[in-house]
Amino acid sequence: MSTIKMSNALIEPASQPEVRTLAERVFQQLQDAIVRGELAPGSKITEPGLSNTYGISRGPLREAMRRLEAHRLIERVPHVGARVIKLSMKELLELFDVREALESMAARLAAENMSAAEIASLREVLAVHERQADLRSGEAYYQHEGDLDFHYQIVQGSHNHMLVGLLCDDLYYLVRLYRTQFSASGTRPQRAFVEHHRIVDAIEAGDGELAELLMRRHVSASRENVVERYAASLQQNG
Amino acid sequence: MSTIKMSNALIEPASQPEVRTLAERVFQQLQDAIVRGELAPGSKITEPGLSNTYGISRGPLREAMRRLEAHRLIERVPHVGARVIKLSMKELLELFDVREALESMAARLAAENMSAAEIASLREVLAVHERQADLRSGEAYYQHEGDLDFHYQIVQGSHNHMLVGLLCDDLYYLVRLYRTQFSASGTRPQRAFVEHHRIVDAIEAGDGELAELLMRRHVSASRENVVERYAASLQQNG
DNA sequence: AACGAATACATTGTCGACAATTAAAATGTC
DNA sequence: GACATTTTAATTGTCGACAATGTATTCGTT
Repeated sequence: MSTIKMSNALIEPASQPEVRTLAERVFQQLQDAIVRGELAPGSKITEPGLSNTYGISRGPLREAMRRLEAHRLIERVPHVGARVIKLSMKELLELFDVREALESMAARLAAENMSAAEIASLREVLAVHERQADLRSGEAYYQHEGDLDFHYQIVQGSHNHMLVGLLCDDLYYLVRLYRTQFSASGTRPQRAFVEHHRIVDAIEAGDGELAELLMRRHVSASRENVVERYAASLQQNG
Repeated sequence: MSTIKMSNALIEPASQPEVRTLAERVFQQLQDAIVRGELAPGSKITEPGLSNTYGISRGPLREAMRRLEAHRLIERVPHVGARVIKLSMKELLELFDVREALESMAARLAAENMSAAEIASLREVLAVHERQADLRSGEAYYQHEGDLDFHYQIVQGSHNHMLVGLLCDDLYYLVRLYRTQFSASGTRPQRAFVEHHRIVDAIEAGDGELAELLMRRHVSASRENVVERYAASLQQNG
């Protein structure tokens, strides 16, 4: 559990040991379990079961489950139960469409509002990725945690609180859930890396219009890559 | 979904008496109370208080409050309490920016995906608005419930489930909260009405690009109107 | 043997009570 | 009289138990 998690520090503010309430703690644990795939998509989760495994009462557990439902990580039916969300291909593509609309706007706002320090931090993220990409021969890493760090920083650089909430608190957890399944492949990682640099260039130049366009293309290309990998997996498995 | 429904039927599926659980019922009641302004923005809400007024235990009440928090209608602080959300001008404008990004995409998708029946229903909404606008000399009604009906139908016409969830379940309640405070005025209602028609024309013609552009302008113009009214209110009240 | 009804079981929904934490009031000191 | 500290009160967090609902099993009939 104590591996190198540089990316997580950005994604989860949970690093601070100050988790005030039980419900919040188990919420984060469950969130992590779902995103890591330990709780398989579509699998049923029961209150007494989780209540035992985590050693807490059903009260805070239900509260945690409500929050998971709000973040669309589980689906609940009254008097029936809850299941871990399982996105269909259609829904996964819908998610990319929404990201395209929101993140392209975020890029434009980031170009208008990001401070010099924030831009420097963004470049640092790219530098870290470059080193890691070298080490791992530029295949596996991309489109995983590292890619999200980049998008996180831009969204937060938009200085639009509502936008940050929607993307970082809601949608990105879904993205992380499916990042392993249909992650980038082939020459996509290298191209994505170049695209990242171009986007930062536009932001640094204060060219909002260009940053918006480039980000829109970037997300769209990522989406197409998912479609290709999905088609390939269909051809392979039947 | 087969019949032509009036405003509230589209916005609140609560009309059906089938509300399975207590928590859900009180959630809808609280949601209504907040949106109607009965619970003032910024006012503190306490669990024992609501537990008494609604005659239920704190269990389902807490669940309802969690859902309100997820919809961003209240804000909670651990061990402290909850307050009805109070959007600052900055946040209200942020909301419009997000709407502009999402709804313009929705308009494009609607132009590509809406069925003939859905388009007919959309025209009917406009016809209803026209009659009502005549009766009330075209001032008060617009930008209130009626305007949202129009936007609702287009978003649902996008056939993007994720988008529908974000806009209809989350953002539109916030819009309704502030629709009375900074509603359209002057010549804005008439212009908005014309814009609505142009958008439907574009959708009917299957021109996604145009529908997207028109919707982007429409939301942006609505945003500017809010800014103007806010500036005016500042000048008046100090 | 297959279908339907009744029963038994498990899970969710709801409640009231107790513990932990925070905010407010009262007291004491400078 | 103002500030810091202690005491008090109220609110939130947590728990276990009971009731309501849904699901699975068993039993009886055709």
